[in-house]
Amino acid sequence: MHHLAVDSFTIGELIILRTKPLKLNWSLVKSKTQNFISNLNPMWATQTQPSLFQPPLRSPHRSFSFKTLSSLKTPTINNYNHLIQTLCRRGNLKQALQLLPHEQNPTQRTYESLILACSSLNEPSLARVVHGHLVDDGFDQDPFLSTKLIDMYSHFGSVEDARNVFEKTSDKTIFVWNALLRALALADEGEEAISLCRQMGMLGMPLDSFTYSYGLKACVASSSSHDLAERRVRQIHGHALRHGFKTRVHVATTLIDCYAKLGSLPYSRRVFDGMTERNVVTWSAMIACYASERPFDALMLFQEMMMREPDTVPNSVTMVSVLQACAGLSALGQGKLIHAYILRRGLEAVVSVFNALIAMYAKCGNLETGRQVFDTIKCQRDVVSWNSMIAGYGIHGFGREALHLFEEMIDKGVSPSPITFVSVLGACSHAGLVQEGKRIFASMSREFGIIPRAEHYACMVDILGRAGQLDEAEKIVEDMRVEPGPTVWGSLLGACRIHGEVKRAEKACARLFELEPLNAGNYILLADIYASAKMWEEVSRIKRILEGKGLQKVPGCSWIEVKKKLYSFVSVDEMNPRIEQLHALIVRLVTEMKETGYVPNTKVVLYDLDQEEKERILLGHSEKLALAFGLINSGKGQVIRITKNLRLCEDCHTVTKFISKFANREILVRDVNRFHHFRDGVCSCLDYW
DNA sequence: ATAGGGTTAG
Repeated sequence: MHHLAVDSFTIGELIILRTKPLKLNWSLVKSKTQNFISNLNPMWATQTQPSLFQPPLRSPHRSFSFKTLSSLKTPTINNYNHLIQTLCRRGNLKQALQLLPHEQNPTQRTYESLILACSSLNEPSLARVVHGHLVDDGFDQDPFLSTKLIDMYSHFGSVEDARNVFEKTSDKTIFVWNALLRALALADEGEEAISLCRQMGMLGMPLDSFTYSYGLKACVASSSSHDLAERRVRQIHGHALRHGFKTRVHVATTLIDCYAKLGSLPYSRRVFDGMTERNVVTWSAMIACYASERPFDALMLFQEMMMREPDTVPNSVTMVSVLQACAGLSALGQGKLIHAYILRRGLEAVVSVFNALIAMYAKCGNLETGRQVFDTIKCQRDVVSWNSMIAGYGIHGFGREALHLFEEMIDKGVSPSPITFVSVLGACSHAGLVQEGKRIFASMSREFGIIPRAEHYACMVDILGRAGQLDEAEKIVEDMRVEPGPTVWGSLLGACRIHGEVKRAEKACARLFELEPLNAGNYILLADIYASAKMWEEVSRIKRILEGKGLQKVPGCSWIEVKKKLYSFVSVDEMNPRIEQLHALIVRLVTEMKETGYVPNTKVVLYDLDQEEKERILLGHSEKLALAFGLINSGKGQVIRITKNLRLCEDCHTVTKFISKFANREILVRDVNRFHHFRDGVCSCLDYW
């Protein structure tokens, strides 16, 4: 039984593998996973908790009309304020403004209503009129109203006006300072935000936790370099420590998020561990930090919260991150448990939860369920809902369906976002729809007013490159109106790999190595291209460069969920307790294949070894191990679902096609880019991926 | 009177 435990834990290790070489502490692995497995039960789904979505109790507004006002003999200022408030709430700002001159003495309250109304009704021009009246009435020195004005201008995106209000207010309360700081942080004016903090310190202003939170956000959002941002965050962090704000829940939660955004997850965790008081937001922040990079840890942490903190009730935001983690792991069983829990908690009415569910099912290989969720949505769909579903069709290779859904979305009057086009173009690329891709790309700016960004060009390069139109792909790169980033060159390099274009690959790599000197993947891809061309000296040259930089090829890892448990396999997994059984099965199947004319595709092995050695390495590929495990441990009619951390290797692709026919099994493999549906000897990608 | 965490793509 503990063998099972070991396997499920290696999933957790897998995520670490992306940055660190594989090193397992077996006793730790055992103890941790026992725990994890014993907790893997549908308990979450049976815990009923009160719905968060009971409508808030609010007393109905008593409205006040002109009629009521004129019926009064001597209307007081409060009566006027009441009327103005009613008009503002109804969105009748102009009428409310007309009342102003008739009023002898507007109060702070009058202006507060008007300012808030301008913000929520998005009326920047009326906002200036209100501001003018406010100054005329002598409220320009009112710090309370200055705070509101700064918030309002910040909402309209005009930092300039916010700054002016700040300058003109002589009685600068902490609210006024914080308001400007927040405005600057939102507008990505980090430099100025920092100097504002410094100014506050020099004036001897006592900073509060709002100041720290806004200040930290400003550092991350906008510092010109990563190092600078990190230095600043540490500076503010230190300041907070010295002033006893270390454990204040808002400040610490912001710190967790900031360190994660700077790529220092261990620091985030250290802050989290050091907190004396944590709430849902704190836990959600930490889970969210883990969700994309280390989904297994995200699930473990969620588990811990559910077990150890009965008073901390997860909300929709928590669930979105947990679903994201399930999606990252392809953990369909876990995802279903979470779905059940969401239904019990009544959280399914939140659009972001719905969207995350769609994405989770699609990424776990259950596209139909994703579509069902999409069709039976309990709230208004937003653009993300459409994007998620379109992207879902894309990764499964259903390009036509993706295009169809895109058209439906347009027909329904939903305006597409830049991400919509990444999804649609991505779908075209996976399905080889070159003409359609070109058409969509052209329509982007012409019909929808969305200027293509680097990632859109990358999609186009991908579409053309895969289809073998490399000249045209290269032309796109040359004609780009934005700086071609690593994604664009990476797409070109990927296309060169498919079509064995050594010269062009070298050209793309020249730029890529400059832009991403530490991305091992680019070097590996080039070595791969050299190996295909049998340029072994070049292959070893690239390998020497990698070694010199201390970089390593990310080890291949595949995993499979059987009866709600995850089992993972690394390539040439000699420590795996059942390696002999799996190996025997693979050898048997491959021998069978050889009789039908199969020749092992040894060119995917990057080592210059003899044929026999190469074949041995091929047999040990992690996806083959996972497949063998799936064949042994699942029922005849069940679909085998495998996930891989890298791109599916060509030899494994061939072998899996054969097995799907030979063993008469439906096999679903998700690699980094897309899904492959194997059935009856054919793959849904039609060998084009 | 002001907070802190989340969804889609690559």
